[in-house]
Amino acid sequence: MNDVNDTPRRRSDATRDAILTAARERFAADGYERATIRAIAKDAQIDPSMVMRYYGNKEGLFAAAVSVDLGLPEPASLPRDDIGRALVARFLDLWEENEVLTALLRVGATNQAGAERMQGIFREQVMPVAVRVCPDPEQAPARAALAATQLLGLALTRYVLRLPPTVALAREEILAWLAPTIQRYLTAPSP
Amino acid sequence: MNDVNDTPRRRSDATRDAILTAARERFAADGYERATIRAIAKDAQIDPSMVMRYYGNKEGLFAAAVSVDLGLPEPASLPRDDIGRALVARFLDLWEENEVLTALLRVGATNQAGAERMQGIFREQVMPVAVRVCPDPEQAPARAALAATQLLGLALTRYVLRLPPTVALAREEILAWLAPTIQRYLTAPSP
DNA sequence: ATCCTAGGCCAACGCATGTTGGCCAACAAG
DNA sequence: CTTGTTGGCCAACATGCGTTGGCCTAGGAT
Repeated sequence: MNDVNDTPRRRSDATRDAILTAARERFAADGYERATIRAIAKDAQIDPSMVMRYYGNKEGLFAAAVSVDLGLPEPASLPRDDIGRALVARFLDLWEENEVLTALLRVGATNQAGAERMQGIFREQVMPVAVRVCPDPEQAPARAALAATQLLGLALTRYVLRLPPTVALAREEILAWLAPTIQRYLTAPSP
Repeated sequence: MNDVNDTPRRRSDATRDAILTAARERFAADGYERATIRAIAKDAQIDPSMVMRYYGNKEGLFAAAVSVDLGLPEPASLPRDDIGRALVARFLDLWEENEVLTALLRVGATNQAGAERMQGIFREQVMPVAVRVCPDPEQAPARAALAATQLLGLALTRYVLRLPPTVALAREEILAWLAPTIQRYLTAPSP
């Protein structure tokens, strides 16, 4: 079959990418149920049946459209007191550089599969960082969970609900207020 | 028409309440789109058409089902340094005493009308408290917004996404970690 | 006893959705 | 040039949705 080791370039790759891009936009804007395959297909300027051909069904499309690499900083690479600020900064960049995370959060709020995918990301990408930065690794899950409440809460109110006073906050304000919170959740002694 | 001043008891009030209760459960569990009128009617053990008769349409049903009074504590009634803890405690109680807030958050994440309703609650019930507790009332919106990110983030991860490490947190742990955060957002000098 | 109203159900409509299978054109290999 | 494969579209399907209108029945008022 495909003896070629490198990714075998298919002639339809352009279409496939167009579908994924349109899907991300729609999922981010409308959530899972209201992002219809027909609308996604129209955005990608192809027939709805092509979506099925390439991704099987709607769930498969979502799985293919939303793949996240948080690219969190390596804790060892910076001063221990700066980890809070570095994480907040990284999260702000992540949410603004593309719509994948907004799509994931919107879908996760309504869809079981979406929620489970977020749990997976937390487990495999957030937890390892927490383990390496927490004073007592046994407390890592709780501390990582606390940090997640603050960071996801920011994303929720700013990028999903678009609560006006949260949208109005400047990047520097957010950094200045939230960095100490995250720093404390991860490194301060238990209260 | 209704010259009677007190609420005119209709014979159908039991049914109406059953519909609202079922609606809250379904909206909380499934979000707006997947909470179907048919399913709600089945839960309430009546015909779907009754829902339309009493609430006009699905949007009207949602509006009737979620009406929230946060019942936030009056800042003047307690020591200034305890306001953070009091607010966190009140929020935990609110989210656990019924499903209205979960429904509202799930719907707000996907539905424009739901998001606007949350903005209304923030404006009319959260802001007034912030104005009375903030050192500089001009900063009240930003500070209230920050508190909202933390509290809604907790609700999101604990009651909607059900991130296991967040669900595992004990009430006392949450209070001990989050109270200082809220206290700082509302009353500490700007960083 | 007789109206009349309100509570309730049934059956159906129109529509949008996810999904399927068949058909056609363009490209690649022989 | 022929042949097989791939990319693509069209038309349709079954289903479930919100919503509507008509009909029946039981209370309450007179």
